[in-house]
Amino acid sequence: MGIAERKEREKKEMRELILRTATKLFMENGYEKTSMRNIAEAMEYSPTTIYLYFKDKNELFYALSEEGFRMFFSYLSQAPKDLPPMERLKELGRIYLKFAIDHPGYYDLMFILRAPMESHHTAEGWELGMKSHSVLTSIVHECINGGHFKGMNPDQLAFMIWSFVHGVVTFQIRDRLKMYEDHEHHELTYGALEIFNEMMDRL
Amino acid sequence: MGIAERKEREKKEMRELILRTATKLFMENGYEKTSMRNIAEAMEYSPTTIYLYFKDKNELFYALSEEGFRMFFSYLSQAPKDLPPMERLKELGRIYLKFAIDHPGYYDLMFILRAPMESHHTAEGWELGMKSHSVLTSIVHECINGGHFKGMNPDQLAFMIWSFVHGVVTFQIRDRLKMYEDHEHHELTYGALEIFNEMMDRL
DNA sequence: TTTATTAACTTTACACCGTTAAGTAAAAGA
DNA sequence: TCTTTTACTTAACGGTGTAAAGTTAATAAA
Repeated sequence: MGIAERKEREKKEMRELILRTATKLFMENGYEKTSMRNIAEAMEYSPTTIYLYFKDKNELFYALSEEGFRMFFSYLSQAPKDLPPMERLKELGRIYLKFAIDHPGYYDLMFILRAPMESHHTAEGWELGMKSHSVLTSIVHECINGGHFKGMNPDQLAFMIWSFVHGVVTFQIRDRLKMYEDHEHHELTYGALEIFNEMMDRL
Repeated sequence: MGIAERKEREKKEMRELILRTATKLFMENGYEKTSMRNIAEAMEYSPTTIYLYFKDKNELFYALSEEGFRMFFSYLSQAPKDLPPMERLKELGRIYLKFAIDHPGYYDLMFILRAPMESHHTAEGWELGMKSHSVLTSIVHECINGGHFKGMNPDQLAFMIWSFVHGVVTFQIRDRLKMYEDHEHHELTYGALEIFNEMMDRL
């Protein structure tokens, strides 16, 4: 049955073409300014073809956010596993920041934009988010077991750390650093991260 | 010349009517889902009338974000002025969080949404933002003068603190706490804030 | 008081948007 | 060869922001 296989392959390729085209336009122009019609035109297909592969615009961009989570997780996995817990925790913070700066579009989709959240979540999408989240919570637990963060609630602590890096990144991505000179942004961002790391060290 | 005065008054009232109607719809439905036509219909005027008072949708919502900044500044001003610097700093964090929780729509407009940023900034709008920002930087300087945060760069430190509260708030507003149970959100948020305060105390 | 001007608002229109339903043509199966 | 299925397109609906032209009533000038 070679035909069925070929058809399945073609379907996957079409899906892939849509995703790649959507990614390209989205990374250039953002969610709101990327229309289904734009994507279709860039693909040289009619707009409604996309709807044969994705339920609606949200679902299409939710699929992109899943890709973002896969990439994000592979970033997190780059943190050396033999580091002492506190060092590893700090390294994860740097990696988090790096991911967001390397891929602001994906970060937006994953953690800021409301739109893709409205679509039905696949098991894989949810799982990837949970896996990434547990990278953080488990390293926090290791730090606590190693004698750090005495008496603190690990969930609250993990959330506190995550909130900080998310805040830094969100300012960056949503362009709310206009009261600082452009050339200051970098040292401000990384300086803040290092101060935060120093703060954690003293806990 | 009573007529000119009356006309000016009427113009102000119309502007006010637009702003109030836009506020109401925006707070209920958010920026994207509030259309110029919706606002006009709620006012019982034609859509294009709004354009006689505001250049475009961004400018209208930028005016709203200015109102947000006025409110925000009055929130910050509620922090007791006779508190020791560190206590005052922590109190400002709580107030910041309270503002965002009380007025998530305004917070979105002011610190997250890209759209209103695209419009031309008035002197007043910019000044209000700067004034609020300097509330933070000056209290940080006071803390440093009082012997806290030894050897740290005050700008980086202020940015670090701001990033943290912004992160907490942004997770809340953009609904990224789905991996936690609803009833946990409150203790997570305030717990994180208190851990952060404790961390700062030890610096 | 009549006429001309200006200001405030509306109607119409354009070019976009996401999305659905109906139509078409080619490929696959019988 | 005929029928069915698949993959895609065309046409259309109701929405969007916004510019241009048209209207009407209030004001100023005669």
